[in-house]
Amino acid sequence: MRFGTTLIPTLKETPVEARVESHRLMLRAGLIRQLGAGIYTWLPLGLRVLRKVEAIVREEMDAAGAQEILMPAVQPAELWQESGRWQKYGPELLRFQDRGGRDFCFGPTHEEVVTDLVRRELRSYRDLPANFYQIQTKFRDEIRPRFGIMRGREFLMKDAYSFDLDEASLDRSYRGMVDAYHRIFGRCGLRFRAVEADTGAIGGAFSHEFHVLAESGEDVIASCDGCGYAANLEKAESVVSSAIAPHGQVGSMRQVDTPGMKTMEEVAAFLGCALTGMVKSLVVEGEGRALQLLLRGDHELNLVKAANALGVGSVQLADPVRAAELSGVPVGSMGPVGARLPLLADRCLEGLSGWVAGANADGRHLLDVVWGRDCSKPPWADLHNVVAGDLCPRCQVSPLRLDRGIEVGHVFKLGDKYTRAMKVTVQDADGREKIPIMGCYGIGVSRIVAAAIEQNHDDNGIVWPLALAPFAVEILLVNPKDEESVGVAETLEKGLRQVGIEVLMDDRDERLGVKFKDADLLGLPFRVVVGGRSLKEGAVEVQRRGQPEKERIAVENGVTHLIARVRATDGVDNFKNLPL
RNA sequence: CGGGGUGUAGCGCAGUCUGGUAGCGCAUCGGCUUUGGGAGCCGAGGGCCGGAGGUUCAAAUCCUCUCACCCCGACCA
Repeated sequence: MRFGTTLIPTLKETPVEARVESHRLMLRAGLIRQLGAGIYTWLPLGLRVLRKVEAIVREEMDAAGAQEILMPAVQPAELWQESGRWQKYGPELLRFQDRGGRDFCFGPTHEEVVTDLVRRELRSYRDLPANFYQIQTKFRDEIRPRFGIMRGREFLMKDAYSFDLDEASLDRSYRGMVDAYHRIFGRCGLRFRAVEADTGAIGGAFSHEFHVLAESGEDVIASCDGCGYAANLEKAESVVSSAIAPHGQVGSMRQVDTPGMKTMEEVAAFLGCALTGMVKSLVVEGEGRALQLLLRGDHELNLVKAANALGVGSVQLADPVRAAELSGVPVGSMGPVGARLPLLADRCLEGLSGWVAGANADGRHLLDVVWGRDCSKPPWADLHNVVAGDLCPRCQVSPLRLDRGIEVGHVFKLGDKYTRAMKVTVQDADGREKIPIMGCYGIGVSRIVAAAIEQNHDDNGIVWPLALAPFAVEILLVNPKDEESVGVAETLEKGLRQVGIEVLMDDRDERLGVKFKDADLLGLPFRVVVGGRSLKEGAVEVQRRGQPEKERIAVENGVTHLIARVRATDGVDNFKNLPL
């Protein structure tokens, strides 16, 4: 392909609105352009990358025995009403009507459609297990789209759905997808980690997320270098850390004035005690219940754990006004002693003695509170987010570390949630009707493009892994008007294309500096400079993007040299990722 | 959804407070020079100032409404 006749609108200046490097570089390198909030056009170069990811996903899904289909993006409301999600899904679901006033949505996911397909077409246990997948545009009306393609509203996703007759078979399907995902992300040249994830409202089942490790990631994942345990922050547990007493000697409980102190930090500073010796109270509400949760002063509440502990779908933190209303005490002075609301305490507090807490009176706190003596023991549960350094819950030896990650894949055992609601049955070997159980498996195809750039760039631009690069080689013509140069470049291009190596030739009549800068920005793995001083000596100049060395190769050896270099670069071994 | 901000040439911005009919840089087009890391000089083209309504002799500028986009927050008492 020729640069001069392709739409590759590179930008010299950095777009101000882009806050993460992948977004900036995708705009600057001319991969995408924004049309609306969270909605983007893929330009020729960006689309090529997207297609590379798709191709890898397709190959590995096919190899894993999944069958590709393509379902409609627009779905009738009836199906969603049948599964109950028309009510539950909320404003993220883009809804609209056709001319006849019938309700539709733009599919954010396809459980309903695929389940409907299966109930119509599959009759027998002989048809199972089955796994259908598609690569398709989805729309989720995100609260706040951001980071370019990373959290867009419209995005390209691979979603797969497996149907099995029993749990053992589902296990095999699930495992097959997990293995396929490791191969997919590995082939994409990504540094990633598979982590245990919370299963949310569906409960009970098994779930893993695949995260690309990157500073700009929106998710936090905890992992243990010792035994390989890894989980996202919502799910991650840790060994209950040993209690830390605030004072050497625990005296009798007493009340002190803490005028105007509202935050844990203020109270700690005022009283001169450590956050780890304090108990904070948070009011949560969920499904009509209100509760006062107790956490150690330095810990953060994990709402997912709280919901799980209460056995409800979700809980919300009450806002300060509501919290004061429910507890009868202004926020900042709440405590467990004499609390009006039922209590639930984080397990970390169990061994704590002589702690500080709000006195349930405005501007007053209690010192040296002791469980059992001053305050009856509440029920205990794991309620806090793990912090770096907490001991691994599995091996109980190594400390956990926290990293940021970009979620690019999610695998999930759904059970019979949809098949039951939508009345799917197949006959088993004994002629009985059975409800199949499902798994679902997503990959953010477009998000992978952004994630790959987050992991692979330098100050000058993108540094594509070969597997995702829009072209393997850029031929940079120093002077497109020089016939000898053009001849050499075209011979090179032809030789490479014959063996399937894709080439972008920068044939623009631009100043050399412009072409060099753009080459760095686009980040194709190999750059070949043809012309100028090297060609005078009968050579072309080959440079690997991201590496400083430039190599002069005799013109006649150019094609074979490059073929060898490209083939030697095949793939990145990322299979060192931890087994499940 | 709450708060803040921005819409003026393809892109980035100034002009708005204090009303008088639009400007700068980059890009584009032409010419000359230059040619191994985003060139220099000369010249040219390009904008119903997001939209609608209003005030005024006169509106990018003031008023009202509206649309779009961006940023921060929406979990720590």
